[in-house]
Amino acid sequence: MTIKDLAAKTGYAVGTVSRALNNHPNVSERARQVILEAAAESGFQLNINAKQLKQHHSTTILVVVKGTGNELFGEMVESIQNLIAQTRYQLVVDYMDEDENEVLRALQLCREKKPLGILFLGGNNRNFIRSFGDIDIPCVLVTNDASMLTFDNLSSVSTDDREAARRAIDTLIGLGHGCIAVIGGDRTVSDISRLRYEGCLQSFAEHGIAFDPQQDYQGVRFSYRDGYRATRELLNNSRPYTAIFATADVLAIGTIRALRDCGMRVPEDISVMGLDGLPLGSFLVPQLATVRQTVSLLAKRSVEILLDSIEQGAPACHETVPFEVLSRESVRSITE
Amino acid sequence: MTIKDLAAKTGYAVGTVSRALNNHPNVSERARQVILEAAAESGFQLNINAKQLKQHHSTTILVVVKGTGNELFGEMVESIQNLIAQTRYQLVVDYMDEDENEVLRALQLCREKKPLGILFLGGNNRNFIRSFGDIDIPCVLVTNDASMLTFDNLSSVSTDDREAARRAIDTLIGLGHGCIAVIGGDRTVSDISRLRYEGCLQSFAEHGIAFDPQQDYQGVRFSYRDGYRATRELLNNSRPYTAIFATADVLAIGTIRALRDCGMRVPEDISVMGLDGLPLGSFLVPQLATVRQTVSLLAKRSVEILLDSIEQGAPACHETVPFEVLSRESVRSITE
DNA sequence: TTGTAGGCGTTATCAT
DNA sequence: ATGATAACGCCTACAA
Repeated sequence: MTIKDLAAKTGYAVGTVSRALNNHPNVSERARQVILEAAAESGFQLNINAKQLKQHHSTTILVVVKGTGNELFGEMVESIQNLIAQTRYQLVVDYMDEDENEVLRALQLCREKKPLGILFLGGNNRNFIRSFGDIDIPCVLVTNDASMLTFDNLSSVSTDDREAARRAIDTLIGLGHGCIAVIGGDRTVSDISRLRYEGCLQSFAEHGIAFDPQQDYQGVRFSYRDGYRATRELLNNSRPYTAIFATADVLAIGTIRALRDCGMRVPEDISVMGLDGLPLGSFLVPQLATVRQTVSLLAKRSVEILLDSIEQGAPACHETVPFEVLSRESVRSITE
Repeated sequence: MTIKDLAAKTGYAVGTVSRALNNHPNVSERARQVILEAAAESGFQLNINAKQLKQHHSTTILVVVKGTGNELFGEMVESIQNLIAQTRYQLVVDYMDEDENEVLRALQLCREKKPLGILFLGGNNRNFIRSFGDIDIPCVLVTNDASMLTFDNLSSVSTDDREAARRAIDTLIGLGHGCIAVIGGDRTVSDISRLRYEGCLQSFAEHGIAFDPQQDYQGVRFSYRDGYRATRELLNNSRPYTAIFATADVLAIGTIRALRDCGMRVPEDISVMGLDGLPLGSFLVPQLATVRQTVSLLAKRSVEILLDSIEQGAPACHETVPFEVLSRESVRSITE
């Protein structure tokens, strides 16, 4: 069933059928009616390959997800899917390992699928600096700030990671904790991890609290297992930590389990705070204290900004989305 | 950059270029060399729309994911992505709500994307019975058994859900539990939920243990929140449950939290067992007892079966993948 | 082994 | 407002 068939069926010419189907002007109301009805009746579906071949572009929006263990991204993809489903675009989601170069991969996919725009979930600036110049369609980097990268087709929507981490440490210090360990990502590789790390340092400095990155920081991958391992490491150096800040909820979950395996109770013996605000956190025992990122807003603004760029040619912009410190059961005050 | 350009550049004709690019016979070694090199050098990328338009099909494999809250599917998609990445196919993942009709959606996507095959993650037989007849490409239903559906292009790879549930209850009974509540999905809507439910009944019957579906079964959606709510419900009817079997790990997590909120300890006051075997489970406190489905195998066999059908025209088949009961901290023996 | 040419289904540019 | 027709980039008979 092609538009040719539809043309034959309705008695109109293919040109008219095409115009009617695409809501173009210069089609009589009557023709439109007849054609649309015939199309509906015969279950006609436009051949997207032919269309795209002719138009030199797709209606695809690409989502590139980096780091598959990250639960947060799962939530985000879901939100994005829902948002895009209400538009005329198609979503293609591509997952890749944390080690891969997301920009190179995107470049490859650009040639293959000619998407209208790209949403990057995770990524690190170094890769962007090196290769993003070759990408010439609107993109949004989600969860990372790209304002210092001055590509005019790269927007970003993120949580203020430095500030979020700073507030987490502030909170712990406010509860009386003076010996705090931090588990995060590899700060030499991931910008997010670097920012969160810096936020921690800033808070420690402001409060005059000692923090020795060498001993008190563990840089790992975001996974339950790595949170677990890192915590066991920390416990080995027998410093009298009263709190651990894990810069991702998945890490924090591994942390709590590791503490338990070492005979320590949370929060009685040691407090644990995460960051992300996964829905799961509020169902854990103890409920996980965390800094919640507003996933829905992150997703919503990202999609809006991307569509604005695609449809209106809106210039790149960089937004920050609010976060919220949730002091839940896994932390306690140790001021007497 | 088209094959025409490549032809001009190398001095060969488009036909030869096309053949060389597609590894067809009847191309001299020299021509192949020259053309492939020129292609690599100029970063040539074949226009997939033109190719597919001509060939009347894509190289796309579609994954239809039903029920976004299901963590298990997240793991599975990741596995599948890795498997497919090593082939010449492209993966397109489509997520949808639990309420939608996955078969109708797939039908729509078939017309749009003309995939070579479909992997369904989740789904219910009723939808298949009603509409699957219109789908004429190889499909694999993953996690559901479709052997009683006799479509010759529909295979399935699943865990034996009835047996898995039966074994879970067997285990609890073996530990001395005689008053057990079950939280599962809506068994009138989901086949998996029905099978698991039946497995429970079977075990109860075999052991001569009373089970009143009216009181002792809660049919809900698979989510933390629903597990939580269902448990509060169960606790209202003040039956002296010593164990709760949640037929999905996410439910079990909600259950444990609800019990805690009602002042009950797990497993001291009540045992909890899940089903799925999410990696998360072993990091919880207490570690979640569960029946582990072998996700990697489920994914691997599904992909293999699908590719066999696509490439060799292998007939539909129905496989079952092993599971494993993991008695972990959230259950305890109450025989004295 | 290589070249030539027709056509896949659509859109867009012309006439009419 | 409508109809005819030329592309879009590729594959594939078929001819050479």
